[in-house]
Formats: sequence, C-alpha cells, structure tokens
Amino acid sequence: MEKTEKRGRPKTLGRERVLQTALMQYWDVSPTDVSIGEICKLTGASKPGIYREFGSDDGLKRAALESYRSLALLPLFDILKQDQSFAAAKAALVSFATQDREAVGLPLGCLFVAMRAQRDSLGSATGEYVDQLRQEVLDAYMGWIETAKSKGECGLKIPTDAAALYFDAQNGGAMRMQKEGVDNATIATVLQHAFEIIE
Amino acid sequence: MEKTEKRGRPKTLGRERVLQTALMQYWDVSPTDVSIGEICKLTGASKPGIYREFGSDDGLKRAALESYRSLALLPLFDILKQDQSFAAAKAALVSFATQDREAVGLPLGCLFVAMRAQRDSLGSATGEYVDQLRQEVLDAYMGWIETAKSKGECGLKIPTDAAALYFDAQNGGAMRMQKEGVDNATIATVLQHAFEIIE
DNA sequence: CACGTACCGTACCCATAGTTACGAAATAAA
DNA sequence: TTTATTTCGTAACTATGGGTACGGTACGTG
Repeated sequence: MEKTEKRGRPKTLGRERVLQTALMQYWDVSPTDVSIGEICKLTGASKPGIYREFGSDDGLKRAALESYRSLALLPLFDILKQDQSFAAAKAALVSFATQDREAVGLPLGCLFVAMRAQRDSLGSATGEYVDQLRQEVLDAYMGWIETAKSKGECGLKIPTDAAALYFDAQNGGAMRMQKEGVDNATIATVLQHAFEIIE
Repeated sequence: MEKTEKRGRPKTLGRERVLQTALMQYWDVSPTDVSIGEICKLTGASKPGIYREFGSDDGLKRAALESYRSLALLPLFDILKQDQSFAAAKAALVSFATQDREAVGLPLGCLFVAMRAQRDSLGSATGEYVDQLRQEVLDAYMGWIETAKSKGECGLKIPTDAAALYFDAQNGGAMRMQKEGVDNATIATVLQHAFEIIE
C-alpha cells in the first residue's frame, strides 16, 4: 500500500476524492458550470493543489471523463462484446440505460453526452478525448452489429455505420430524456420500440 | 412604414439586426458562448442600447429563441398539421431535417436542441420558454400521431406519448449528428430507418 | 541540527462578461 | 428658444473564474 518513503513534505491532497467530486459535479450539474473554486469548497482542497495535480481546468475535466469512461462506458462495451444473442444484448442495453440511478447513487443523464453537446466549449485535451471516445463508442456498436450480421441474428438492410449512429442516437436520446425528467419506464418503452427496428 | 412622430431623440438601434445577429450567433456557436459584447461588435450597437431594447442577456436569448420558433419550428408544425399521408409526412420530416443548410444560408444543428441541452445554464425567461416550446413540440407530434391512428394509417402499438418522445428524439439526434459533422445523406438514411418502425 | 526537497495554501493577478450611472444629443411641444 | 422627453454611448462597476507568486511547512538526508 505505502510507496517508497519519499523526501519532502508528504502529499495531503486526496486526488481520488477531488476526481470523484469533480466527476459527480460535472455529471450532475454540467461540465461547463462547475468551477475549480467549487470543487475546492466541496473537497477542502486548495486551488494550487488542484493545479499541481491536474495541470489545468482542462486537465481535470479530461481526468474526470477518463474516470467516467471506466464507470459508465466500459459496462456498455461489455454488453456489446458479450457473447449473447442480439435480442438479449438489446434488452441489456435498455436495462442499462434505464437503471434506477437513485438506487445506485448516480446522477441522471450521461456526462459523455453532455460533453459532446458542449464539445466546443471544452479545452483541447478534453475535447479531443471526447472525439476519441465518440469513435470508440461507434466502433463498439459497429463491431457488435457486424458480429450479429455474421451470425445471421439480424437481417438488416441498414448499413453498419448508419446502424451504429442509430444506436448511439437512441442511447443519447434516452439519457437526455432522463435528464429532462421523463420516467425510466417510458424511456424503456421508447427504447424497446426503437430497438425493434432491427431484428 | 413610419409611425406617429414621437418626441425625444429618434431611435437608431436596429432591433431586427441585433436580433438576427444574436440568433445566428447562438445557433452557430452556442447560446452560452456568445456575449453581449460580441453582439455589439458584430452589429455596431452599444451595450446600453441592447439592454434598453431587450432588458437583459436573458431577454435577448428569449427573443432570439422566439425568432427561432418562427424560423425553424413553425415549418415543422406545418408538416405535422398538413393533410397528407403518414408516410408522406415522415418523408417531409426527413427532408426538412437533412436540408442543405449551406444552400439556405443557415447554421448546422438546431438552436432549440442546443438550448434544451443547456436548459439549466439559461436565464429564467429563456429556460421557461424552452420548457414551453418542448411541450409545444411534443403536443404537435402527439396530435399528428393521433390523427394518423384515427385514419388507420399506422397501426402502432406504442403509446402516443412515447411515440412523440421517439420522434422528438430522432429529430434531435439528427440535429446533433449534423453538428458533429455527419453528412446529410447518412443522417437521412438513419432517419428513414428510424421512421420505418411505425407503419 | 542544518540542508535540500516536495508539497501546502493564502492572497493575489488578470481577463471576461453582465450590468448600469450619467452626461450628451436629438427631437416635439410650449 | 426654452423645456420636456426620449434615446444615445462612453466609461465605469461588480462578480466570477482560470491561473499563479511566493512564503511557509513537513519530511528525509548528511
């Protein structure tokens, strides 16, 4: 647990605490409406402390988005990579999107979706990472769809790239509805019909 | 053209010019990333002039959104209210969403969609108007769907309110794709398949 | 115990953006 | 021509937020 005893004053800044707080704030409020000062108040950290750890506002946002990837995007990739039927995967996607956020202690909506909507207001590091994640998500959908096609589980005439955009749009739409206050049951209904297109 | 001769110094501020400029900037850039000062530079108006005319930043944004409604939302309502077949209306929706913006001299994406994404960062007047417009849009879709149902043009099992959310989400998704650089042909493909669900 | 090291945090800098105080200017009415 | 009226626009004010200068502090080492 403890690392080699280093010289100098020991670090007291809780990097993980700051990162988690920033992530939750960006997620719950908005990535562009949470200041470094706010994070300081909430964590007890000092501004220079945060700058020493993350370099800049942009650096903190990017780090938060990286955390978000592990927390909320990897589970999505897992669903798409699992060896289950196309229909089962679609059902899993619906369940994942409409899970009870309050029960799991997570904010409504999707930080990644929010960041994509504000892509141009973000710093370069965060912005470029957003682009990268978007491509990763689309690739994940495409891989999944291609596999399903090869297995003959879905005879869709829609091109794979368009289908990937379609699924991405449905998921994004669901996240937005959730943030706008639509209840999860209704969202699930919408998603189920949306995913029935392709069988 | 000229109104009754009034006392006092004649007004020189071009309200319409300011409004149009603000609208285009909000639309093209982002409603929360265009300052009053920027509008001043672009129009030659003075800050107090704009404040006299619109009251506040919030007032200007709301006025711009009202203009946007006339410009981009009314045509949508028209499509939904026209007495045409369900399929024809769907085709019209696709055409409208994927029209060549450059050719008509309009920015990509949708200001209303952008404002919904940033609902909580907007002033109260604009925010409440966004809510109102959202309801108006959903009502328009619902009326359209109900009509189609009664005409027997679509035998959909999906509830009308969920269907309205679905169509709204598809259109929003299309606008977002457009802003993210997806070409209109691909967007049209996605939309066509999305709208085929219901027949 | 003195020194180098690495981190701490107060207090500041600076740019931006919303907003307004206020004196000047332009017009109709008296 | 004076007065009332209405708008004009420069030059501020204020708050916020990203970012940092710098003196202090808590360690290991010699």
